[in-house]
Amino acid sequence: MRRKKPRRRSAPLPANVPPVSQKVLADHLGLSPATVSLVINRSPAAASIPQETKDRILAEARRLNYRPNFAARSLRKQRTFTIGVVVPEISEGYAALVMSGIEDQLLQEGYFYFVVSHRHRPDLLEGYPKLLLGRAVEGLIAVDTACKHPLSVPVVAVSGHTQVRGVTSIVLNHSRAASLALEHLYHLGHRQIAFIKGQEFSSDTEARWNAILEAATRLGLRVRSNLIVQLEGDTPSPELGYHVTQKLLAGGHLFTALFAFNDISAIGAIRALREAGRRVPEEVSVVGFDDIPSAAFQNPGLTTVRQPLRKMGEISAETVLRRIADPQNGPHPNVITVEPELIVRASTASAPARLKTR
Amino acid sequence: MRRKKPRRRSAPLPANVPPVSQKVLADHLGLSPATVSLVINRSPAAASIPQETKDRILAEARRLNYRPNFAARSLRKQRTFTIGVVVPEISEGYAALVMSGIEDQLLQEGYFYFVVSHRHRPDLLEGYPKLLLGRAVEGLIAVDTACKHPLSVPVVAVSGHTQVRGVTSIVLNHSRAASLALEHLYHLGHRQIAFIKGQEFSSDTEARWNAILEAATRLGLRVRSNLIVQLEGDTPSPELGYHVTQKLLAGGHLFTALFAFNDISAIGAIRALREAGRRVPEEVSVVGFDDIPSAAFQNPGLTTVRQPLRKMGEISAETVLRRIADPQNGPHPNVITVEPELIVRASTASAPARLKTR
DNA sequence: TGAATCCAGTAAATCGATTTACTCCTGTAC
DNA sequence: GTACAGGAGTAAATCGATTTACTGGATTCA
Repeated sequence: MRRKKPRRRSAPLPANVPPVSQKVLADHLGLSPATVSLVINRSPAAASIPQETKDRILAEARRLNYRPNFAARSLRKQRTFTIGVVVPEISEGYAALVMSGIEDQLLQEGYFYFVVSHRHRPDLLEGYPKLLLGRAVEGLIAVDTACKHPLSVPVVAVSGHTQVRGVTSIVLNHSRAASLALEHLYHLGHRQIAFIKGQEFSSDTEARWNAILEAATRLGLRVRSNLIVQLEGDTPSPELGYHVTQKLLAGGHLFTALFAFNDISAIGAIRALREAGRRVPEEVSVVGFDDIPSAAFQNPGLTTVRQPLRKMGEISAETVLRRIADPQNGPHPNVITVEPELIVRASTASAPARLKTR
Repeated sequence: MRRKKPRRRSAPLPANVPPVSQKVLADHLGLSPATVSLVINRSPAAASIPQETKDRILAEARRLNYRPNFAARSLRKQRTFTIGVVVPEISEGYAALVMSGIEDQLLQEGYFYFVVSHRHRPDLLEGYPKLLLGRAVEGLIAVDTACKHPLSVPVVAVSGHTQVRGVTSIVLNHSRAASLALEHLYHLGHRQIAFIKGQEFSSDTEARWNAILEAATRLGLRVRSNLIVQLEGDTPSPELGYHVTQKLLAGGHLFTALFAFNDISAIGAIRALREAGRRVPEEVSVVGFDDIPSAAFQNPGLTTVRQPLRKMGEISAETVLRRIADPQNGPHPNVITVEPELIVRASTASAPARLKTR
């Protein structure tokens, strides 16, 4: 076909030109869309195109503000560069921190992500993954969310404990976390320790509790059933911890320390203790879990077991991308463990002298 | 064309069949893709298709687990049902709450959204909106982020104060917010009030400060320049408030109340006051701003001006969808104002008696 | 009886980019 | 003078769904 005469080389257009298709761009250049595509994508097949032509194409693409149509590219390449992220509730500090890590990694690799909050509603738990697959996400990250069914894309669970085939889990070393907290309290002389367990639906609850029981056994600590309460309801507010601590106090059993399921409930617990006239940490020591940003700025500063939430997010994103890049059930581990860290602040202190040994 | 013999009607396939295209589905049914498309989409053009055929199609679609290819549909219809959300930092409580409201509305309408955190980096502030447009988002919501350039899609700014053509802003009634806080303090007898201003880059800073000056004038309160400090840096932690409050205290000027830019900095301020031996609220009253979830569970509970963040998110989503549905510069307001609410807790009290009047 | 209408669908263009298998041309080698 | 290689690029199929304009037959109307 005869080469079309290129249109006159014109001055830069106003910045806000309407998007231009590859075909229009090719017409402007007097070239075919194929050539433009090869050059724009730096395809090896463009090796025989002289640099001068390449430069012409790239310059004109910039001038006309050419943006490849994402849907068309997606359709052709069968890739969307999109990940789905499922969290219980986006406005909770826990999920937000994990997502912050996820975002960093994904954007670096040219991926975007959709977020959905299921709020523990069973219909959404079922439906959202399907909706996301309907959007052709290439992988899924489930944060603190149990996924029951295997899916057709790689899935990474952050703190997901049910072992489903094909799901890689990022989990905290709960055993070490429990040891850190209990040893800390033990060495401060605490023997009567109360516990706030997590909600039934939280995927960390069971693993954490088992780890606590084991750590207690190692230390020779007795875990008294009348010093155990469990969170209920899914409001992401300290109120939950506040209520169960009131229940604990109403039980009338002596305790000098309290190990809460998370910082949020620890904060509520401290308030309940205060209102009941128990000073923290002089009379009762409190240990939280997670180390959310505001833990440091509680009064008193909260002693807590830090989970590297941001890093867990990063690892989950890296992992899902690695699994997408290599879909063979290659050498992908099933579980990746991250280490906790004890952050000692002002909510823990020596057990009151008269109670130091039982 | 002769009707193909439909394949035998087979038993339901295992749940995890690989995705099937419309063409395959049509072949199974002995129909053309066109018919399938019309029926699946409940197009009015399918009026002449008998119900029996429709049912057959729908049943077979379910059985074969047919999922329309999103990219193909997007390409053809030139719609992506996707919104971009730009926030300073996703792990901050402020943004997370707004996004929670956004998510609710968008998912209800069948939209998903991409989130990006620019962390106030100028390159990302420029680049992310373009990246999102490259993904063909149909609209943009900018949270606490100034957008300088008009874009080719509807933009809604939550707390964006620079008026750019085509950007709808959702803003708090700052005048009322300032009045609520200052009147509260005034009626408690406070006359020496210190202020923590927001960071330069925060889009609320200026509007809020002007509102404070006006409210002060209305009340006949003098705003002393040596009782004003300004946040610096963009760590989303109370530390910033802590440091500027130390600076304030070092200045040695008397004040009985402090109005912080947000709850985060108020929390840091309280810690600094405490460490300096100033009791809150007995000696110094502190008022925060935002009413983030943990404000209620500070010790003391934080008196604060509540922004309806979640609702602002909902409104922003509704607004962007409305503007997408009606792209003519129809009757779309430029600014939508929402009302603050004063939440009185335990961080404010009467001014110390000996200082009650100046 | 012929025209008009309805019914039940279908063919084919289209959205915009990607990619493989060509084509045409110009030198060079033999 | 012909074969061959490489250079510079192109035609056309393809990804999967949507949509408009049509088709062939049956029925109804005048």
